[in-house]
Amino acid sequence: MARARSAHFEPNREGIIRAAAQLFAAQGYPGTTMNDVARACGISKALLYHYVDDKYRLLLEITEGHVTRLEALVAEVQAQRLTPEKRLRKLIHRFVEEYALARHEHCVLTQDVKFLSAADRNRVLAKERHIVTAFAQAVAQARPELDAARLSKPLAMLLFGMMNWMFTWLRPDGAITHHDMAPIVADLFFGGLGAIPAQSAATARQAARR
Amino acid sequence: MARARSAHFEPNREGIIRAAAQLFAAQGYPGTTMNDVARACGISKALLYHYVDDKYRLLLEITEGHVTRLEALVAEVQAQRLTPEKRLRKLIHRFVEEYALARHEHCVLTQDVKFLSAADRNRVLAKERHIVTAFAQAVAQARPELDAARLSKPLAMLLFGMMNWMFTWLRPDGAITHHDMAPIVADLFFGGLGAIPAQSAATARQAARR
DNA sequence: CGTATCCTTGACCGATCGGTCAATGAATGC
DNA sequence: GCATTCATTGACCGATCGGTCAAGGATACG
Repeated sequence: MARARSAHFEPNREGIIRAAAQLFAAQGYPGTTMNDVARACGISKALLYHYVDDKYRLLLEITEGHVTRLEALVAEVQAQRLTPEKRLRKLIHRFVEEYALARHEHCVLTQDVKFLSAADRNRVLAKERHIVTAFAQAVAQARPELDAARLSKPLAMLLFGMMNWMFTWLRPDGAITHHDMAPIVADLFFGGLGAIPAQSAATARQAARR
Repeated sequence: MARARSAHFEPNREGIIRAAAQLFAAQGYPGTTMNDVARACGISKALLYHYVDDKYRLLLEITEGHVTRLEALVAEVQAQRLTPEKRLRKLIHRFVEEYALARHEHCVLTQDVKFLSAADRNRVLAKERHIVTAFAQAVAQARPELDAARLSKPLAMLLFGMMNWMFTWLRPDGAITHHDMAPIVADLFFGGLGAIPAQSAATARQAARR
């Protein structure tokens, strides 16, 4: 047996993945070349391939890594014994925080997941569904009559819309930060929940159909 | 003078642009090849170039056409004399309707505008800002104290988040339609507006800074 | 009827893509 | 100290990209 891997190997590799996430977020997966990634890392393309198998693997690790961290976040909050509203508020706060920390990775997750193979994509989407379900459950517990109207999941998706869209317009160096927005999103959502009639138009149509 | 263009030229051209929008929405602008577009239209690539100048022009016409239609929609609603709340509700309803009608174009607008040249992108983004301002003004008129807190624009962006994100999860053939969701979005938003303290954390920080 | 223009195609072009390879030092383990 | 593996590179490969071109019917105008 001869020499082992450099101690810098793993950190270098992670730096490459982070740089790739930034480029994918800015230019999209197909719009980013491996030369772009190499240049951003200040290394040759051949050396880039010393650290990474191929371009696809970069996409896979970015998306799967990020969604896995989000899933862990959900598990952590769910482990705490909280009222439904407090739990959802904490979920919102934690997600917005995580999004801000990993905004490039999150952008790639929402934008480039379609370029994953069917098998990989299904695995990532299953984790996403798991996350959505956790949010929807919290909604259902806060307003059971809306869950009965089959609205807890659509409402959870509206909440995700507010959170996910935030990072298309919130400037990291702007006057308003993600930290400011988290309670506003939560207040808006909970305040809005109270204004939604349990027998909404959608529910009425669905009931009429049966 | 010899023969004129075929009467089918313009309809064919529009069909190509619509097909391109569908492909760009599904695969992204860089991820779509002109061969893809030609195949989707059932024509050769050479013939495709008979109808359109180049790939970039497709992107430009899709994005600019869609945002221009949205701008016209805003003008139409603003021309009506309505209370702030009714106006915003009508804007929401009309936008969700238009998004559903042009979901591919809307997806391209939100996803591929970054591939426009700086000049073209600025022109499109200026129209987007014009639209956002119209929504923010309606928010400001409905809750002046939130506008004073410089929250009308961020709140309008949260509203856009709900609407824009809808078309990533709403299946066109699903049980719940965009038509069902429009009043839910409006109710949630107006109900939530009442729950937001005018002196929010963001405002407090901004005030303290001065 | 004749001809100029449109409609349509397969073949082709230079550029760039993702990815490989042989070569060269710099380290590491024995 | 010496062989082996790691780290790193420029040069290169086949495939595919956006786009062009010459040519052959089809067709509308004079």
